[in-house]
Formats: sequence, structure tokens, C-alpha cells
Amino acid sequence: MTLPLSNTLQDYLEAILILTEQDEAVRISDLAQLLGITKPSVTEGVKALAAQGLLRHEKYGPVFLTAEGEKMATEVRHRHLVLKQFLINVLGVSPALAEKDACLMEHAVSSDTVARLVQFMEKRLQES
Amino acid sequence: MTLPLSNTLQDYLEAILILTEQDEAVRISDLAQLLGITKPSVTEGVKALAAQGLLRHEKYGPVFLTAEGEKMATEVRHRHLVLKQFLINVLGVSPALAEKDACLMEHAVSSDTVARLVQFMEKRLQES
DNA sequence: CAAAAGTGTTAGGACATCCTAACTTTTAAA
DNA sequence: TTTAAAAGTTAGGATGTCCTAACACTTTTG
Repeated sequence: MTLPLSNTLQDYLEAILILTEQDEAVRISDLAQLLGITKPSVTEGVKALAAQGLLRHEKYGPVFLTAEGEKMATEVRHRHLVLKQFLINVLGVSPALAEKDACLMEHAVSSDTVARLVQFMEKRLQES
Repeated sequence: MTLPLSNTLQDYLEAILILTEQDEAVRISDLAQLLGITKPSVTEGVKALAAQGLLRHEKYGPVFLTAEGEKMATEVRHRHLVLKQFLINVLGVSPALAEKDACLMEHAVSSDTVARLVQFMEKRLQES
């Protein structure tokens, strides 16, 4: 049913989620700018995501995540945020580098590892 | 001069390093098996690495890392090992999953973050 | 409301990586 | 030493992701 999404398309979902929460409507142009790619590329990616039922998009219109798409986007962002917090608060990595690393690592870590990172940081807070 | 290698080609280098240390000669077939891809794909990848001066390969012969190739391979493996140790010893991830996660994460973490992970684990050992 | 500016799409192509099928070379065994 | 098995290569094709150029639609604004 739901095949695993490529890293690239996960990035699209995450970007759409972020834009959804700050703008009213998410446009192809906004995505292109945030993702740092051209509009034709975004159009293509959006088409693929729509074909998987992860978002809704009508020609020349804005983009909306479906429930399933939002769920996946939220998971990706969760991984991103957990990793970033770990890098900054535990390792002392600079925020800018943490952001960069987290962008890549979010596609590499398993759910189990993320859950353990969360646990680890909680325990660490209690102990201090 | 040295353009950044793709994740795929970094994996090739790492595999060659591992095989180099356990067998006398590294063959295309060995690599194909270890990487889980077909021989034609390996032939192609090896050609690309040879073109970048990272390994030496004559038709129908074995594969040898150059000094530069070995250096890069060692770096990749270092990232891999540091991550794996962290996952197992600090987070308590199972060895099998740690291996899997490290395989992907090794292409995502910056040198700075790896260095900090090492530091973190050293400090942690001293404190215990 | 017409024209300019902005937004989105289509077409066509590049590149990396993988594959299968068919062929060649090398190695090993009868 | 010839032949069968194994190893390696080549050719040709698929897929995913990106691009530029050109075109189509929409929005803004004079």
C-alpha cells in the first residue's frame, strides 16, 4: 500500500508542513525556494506525492497535505527536531551545523533510535 | 581536485577497505556480494572511482585502493564505527539495528559532530 | 480591462545508479 | 589440455531527480 518514500520526497512533505503552519496557502514557488530547487522540479515531485495520496494539488493551485501526508510529514519533522536538539544540547554542536546535520540524519535514523534519543535526553534532564 | 563522493561510492570504498583487510585480493564479485548489488553495477562504480584516482583496477583483475582512496575509506569507516558504538553503548540500540542505522548515518554526520561524539563517549567513560 | 509581472506546467535532456541479457576472459577440473 | 564453471564486461534499458527553455495561466496594476 504505502511504499517507502525517497529522502527527497520526505523533504518535500516536511517543507510543505512547515509552510502550511506559517502561510495560508502553500505554493509551488514557496516550496521551490525553501527546498532550493526549481519550480519544474517541485511540480514533478508534487505530482508524485499526489499520486501516492499524500497531498492534494490542482493545476495552478496550492498544495494541501492529506491526513496521511501530514502524518508522514510530522514524523519526518519529529526526527529532525529530536536530532537537532540532541546535537545542540548534548553534543554542543552549533545551531547552524546541527540544522544541516539533522537534515541529512533525519533520513538515516530508525524510529527505535529516535525513541532512545528522546529517552536519553529526558533522563538527562531529570538528573541535572 | 577532489569532488565530494556520492554516498554510493563512499560505500564502495568502505567495502573495499573491509575486504582488503580480510582477503588477499578484492574482486568485483566480492564487492557485489558485500554491497548487495550486481557485478555490472560494481564494474561501473569501480570505473568511476578509478577515474577519480581513488583505486586501481585492470580489466579482469582485482581492485586496490590508492593512498587517497584508503584515506577516504578510513574516514568513512571511522564515522561508521563511532556512530555504531554510540548507538550500542550510549543508547542501547541492538547491534543489528545499530549497524543498519550507522550505514546510513555515516553519510549524514559532519566531521565536527563525529568528533564531538568521540569526545562525549570518552568523557562518559572517565566519569564511570 | 489590458498589459506586465509573476506563477505553474510541459517538453526535453543530463546524470547517477541500478538492472538483465549476452558476451568474453580467466580459472579450475576432468 | 580441453572444457566447464566462475568471474568480469558490455550493451541497452529503467528509474529518480534535477535542470533549462518555452509556453500557459493568473494576478496585479496602471
